[in-house]
Amino acid sequence: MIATMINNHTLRVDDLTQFDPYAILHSGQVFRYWQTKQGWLVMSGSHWAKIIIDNRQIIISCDDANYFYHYFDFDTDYKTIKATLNAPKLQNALISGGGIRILNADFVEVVLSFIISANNNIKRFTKTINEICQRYGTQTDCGYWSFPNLEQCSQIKETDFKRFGCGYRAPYLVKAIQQLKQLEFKQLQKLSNQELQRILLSISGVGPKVAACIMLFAFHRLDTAPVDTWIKKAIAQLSVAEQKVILQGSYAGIAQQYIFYYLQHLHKEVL
DNA sequence: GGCCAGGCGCGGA
DNA sequence: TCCGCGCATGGC
Repeated sequence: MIATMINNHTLRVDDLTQFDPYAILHSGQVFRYWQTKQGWLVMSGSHWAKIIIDNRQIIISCDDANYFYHYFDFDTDYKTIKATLNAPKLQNALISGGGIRILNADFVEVVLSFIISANNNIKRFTKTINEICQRYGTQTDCGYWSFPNLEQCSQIKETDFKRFGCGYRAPYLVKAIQQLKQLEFKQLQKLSNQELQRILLSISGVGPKVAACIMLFAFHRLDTAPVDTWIKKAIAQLSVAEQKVILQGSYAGIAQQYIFYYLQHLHKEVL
């Protein structure tokens, strides 16, 4: 048991070794979170959760406990998965990233956020995303704004995206929003990796790397590993067998995520 | 001040 | 199919 649903608005984390809020939030899968006096506040789509860290206990107070039980992937035992990632040079990364979990994030938010992320830096595009939410989303009862839904997104013009710093990605975003309206998340969930990737690559502004992020963070395809400039540098140091674990293993996405957090956040040059 | 960022679209070979 | 180039813009 990793977490228990106490009621419709409350979750209790039972196994603290499998839930590290700091590492999860700083592992590049979510860009709308804030530190609070008690812990963290996280937004996903139109939903909000307060992670309250108190006396070696973690309580999640939120607008929808079912949503966040799924969001934090509490049915998956990452301890068992971690044991299958055999790569000696990755041990430090695995230990550091121990409490990272792969989220089940909001589809539209993931697609548009990662289009904006392309050839951009995290600090900059996080600011862009949050400004777009404040301008076009809806204020929720926790005080923070929802990610704009597709109808709200349709109101955003190319010049608006540019105004918020999206640069040359602005036209891609406008087109992607129209394409998203033609897609049904629940139908896409049924597709094989290959079919899903083909559809995602047809979205404007989505290439192989962004498609992999969408597959991992919105569709929970744990065997899909986004390869960015950080991961490219890291895998160059690994043996062929270790590269296979990262790029092709059943849990390639998880391995990659541990490495990304280790390199990007802990500022390590080497594994 | 130059390099880089969770890359992608496009045109030419 | 593959390769190289241009691209907005701020963080560092």
